[in-house]
Amino acid sequence: MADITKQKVVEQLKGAGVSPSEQRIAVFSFLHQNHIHPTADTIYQRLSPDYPTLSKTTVYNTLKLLVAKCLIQVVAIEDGELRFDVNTDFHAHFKCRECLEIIDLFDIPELQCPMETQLIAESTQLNFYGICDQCKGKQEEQS
Amino acid sequence: MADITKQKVVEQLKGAGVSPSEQRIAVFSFLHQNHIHPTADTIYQRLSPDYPTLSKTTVYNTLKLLVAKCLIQVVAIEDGELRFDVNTDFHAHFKCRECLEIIDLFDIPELQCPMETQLIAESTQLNFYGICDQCKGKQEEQS
DNA sequence: TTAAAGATTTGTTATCATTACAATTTTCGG
DNA sequence: CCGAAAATTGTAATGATAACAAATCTTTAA
Ligand SMILES: [Mn+2]
Ligand SMILES: [Mn+2]
Ligand SMILES: [Zn+2]
Ligand SMILES: [Zn+2]
Repeated sequence: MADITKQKVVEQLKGAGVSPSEQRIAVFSFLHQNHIHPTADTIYQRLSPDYPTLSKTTVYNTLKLLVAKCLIQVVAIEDGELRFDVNTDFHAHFKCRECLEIIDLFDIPELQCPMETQLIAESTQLNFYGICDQCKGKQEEQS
Repeated sequence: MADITKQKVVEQLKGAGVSPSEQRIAVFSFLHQNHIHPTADTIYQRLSPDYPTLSKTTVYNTLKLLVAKCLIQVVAIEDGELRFDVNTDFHAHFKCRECLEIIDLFDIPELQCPMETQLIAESTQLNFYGICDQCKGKQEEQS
């Protein structure tokens, strides 16, 4: 589960000019260790037991800071909830409408706007929506 | 501006099993005549003068109904606001971070999930974010 | 060491889009 | 025309996020 040391996390924060507070390390580490594209609330819920004084505001502030420093990216795959991803390289996402899980799709090349539009994309989101294999399997069982 | 007759709008609604009330015709016509990917609130603001009794709830209800009947599509390009589009064919969108306008990009072929994932996408959203030509021009003037 | 300044965290309150709900109005078959 | 069903409306509730100011922690310089 721990695919990155606390040392590395602290180094990354310092490298981006972010002072590595206990809370920031916790949030950033959580994202490093759980590639589940969590919402701010999920992060808060999961960290609360280990950091009883943690405030939800701090989670929001930290996420905003990490995004501003390009240490994480926002995944806007569904309205009404922002999700966060330590992987800042371009990759697509698939959201299952049954289990709501978000699956990474790495084998799609980064897209550009058509030449003739003259538009330059600073960032791109490619989102697919459907039913994942697991949930499809369960549905077929029942019928 | 009026690129579609009221007759045609009514026919489309009936064809989808939606009774063509005054309000539904107004909302659907607005989307047909204004390809600006408006939010529910924008639609409400723009129709209010002509339909003084129109309720925002009706706008939301109507949009939800039109989406359910596949007469329009949701464009989830930014968190916290849903946008609506009469064009239900696949096409990408570019949102300018300066003027906030959303530009249609038609010349991109519909994408599929990579074969090996076995995933079937029921819908796809491809969103680009950057600065549009107009806003880029204005910025260069100043500098 | 110490105290002020600055940075960070926290709890509470505000905001804003959307939904839930119940009452009112409109439509339509008999 | 009458009453059921459908549609609309206004208001209240929800839920994610932001604003804000007070409290706490950290750093700096005397
Ligand atoms: Mn991802
Ligand atoms: Mn469009
Ligand atoms: Zn699933
Ligand atoms: Zn622009």
